[in-house]
Amino acid sequence: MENARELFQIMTRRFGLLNKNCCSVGGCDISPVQSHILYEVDRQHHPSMQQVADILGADITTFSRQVQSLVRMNLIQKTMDPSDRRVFTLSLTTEGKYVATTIDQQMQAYLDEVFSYMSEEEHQMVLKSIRLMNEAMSKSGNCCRPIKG
Amino acid sequence: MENARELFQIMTRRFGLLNKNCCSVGGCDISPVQSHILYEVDRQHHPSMQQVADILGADITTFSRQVQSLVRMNLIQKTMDPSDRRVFTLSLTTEGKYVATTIDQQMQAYLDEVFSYMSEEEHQMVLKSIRLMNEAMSKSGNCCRPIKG
DNA sequence: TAAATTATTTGCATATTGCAACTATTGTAC
DNA sequence: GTACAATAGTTGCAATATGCAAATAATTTA
Repeated sequence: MENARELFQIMTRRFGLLNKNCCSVGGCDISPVQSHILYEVDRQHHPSMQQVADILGADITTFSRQVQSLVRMNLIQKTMDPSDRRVFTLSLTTEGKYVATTIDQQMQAYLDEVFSYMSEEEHQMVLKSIRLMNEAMSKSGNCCRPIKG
Repeated sequence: MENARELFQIMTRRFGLLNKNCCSVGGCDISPVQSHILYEVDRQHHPSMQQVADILGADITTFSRQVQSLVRMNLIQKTMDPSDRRVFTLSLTTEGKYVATTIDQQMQAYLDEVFSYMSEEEHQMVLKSIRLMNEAMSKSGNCCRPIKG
């Protein structure tokens, strides 16, 4: 494990696998893409489709269809914005909120287990480092663009 | 940005976008999946299909087809293992090696830019932290197994 | 030698993707 | 106000990607 790219490649792959295996809640399976959408809709305050698609770096047409399936699964609601009727605002249904929360808890539990293999100081250092990385990446114009912290 | 899951979610998403936008080398576009395969074949010493598929957490049938397309693109070679003729051993062609190296350099350059937004001590702390995380994740049995579930 | 196991490939049905073209609404120029 | 550009979102469509079940082929085990 030498260079930075190697370290990040391995870590993000592992986290990706975690995301992939993690998420079946009460019978229904959630794909990583869907999980990211639920996560981001939960985080934002009634974001528009376009906003979430941009944040996730997804093509709006693909995103539109993903949202359609989440609506069919009764996890997400689309509400027309009265002040601009082109815009649809996204929010979680009660069931969607439950699913998002459950996924979050599972992920958190997994991460807690990982942290159990290090000291408390190391744990804090890791969190601080990731915070630093997120800040730095958000400053970078060259890469990692379509995102905010 | 509160909890660990949030931090990791954002960071891995950013890194994923980086991976996604990064990689067209000399005309041919490399998908993130293909990039991961090239990366891993480069790292290992003549791994078998099964080995790489396991490491990447990919279904062997999907993986088999991905490899087929990389062979068609002349980036990867499949060699039958004479000691066990069921096994195919993977290696990069000269062109594949070039592509993998170029991607690696691009990613490294992006990361260097990101690191330029922090002090040298912070930079070192981040690398140390990721190293720690990778170690801890590899110890965890519950999650992040480079094996599918 | 027969049966079980392992590595890899194909069939098939489904899901995901992105570009181009479309509708509907809003903003701007004159 | 009308004409025209810009924006938000949806479909058509064709290319890919996915994963399960089943097949093939080689190896190991009983």
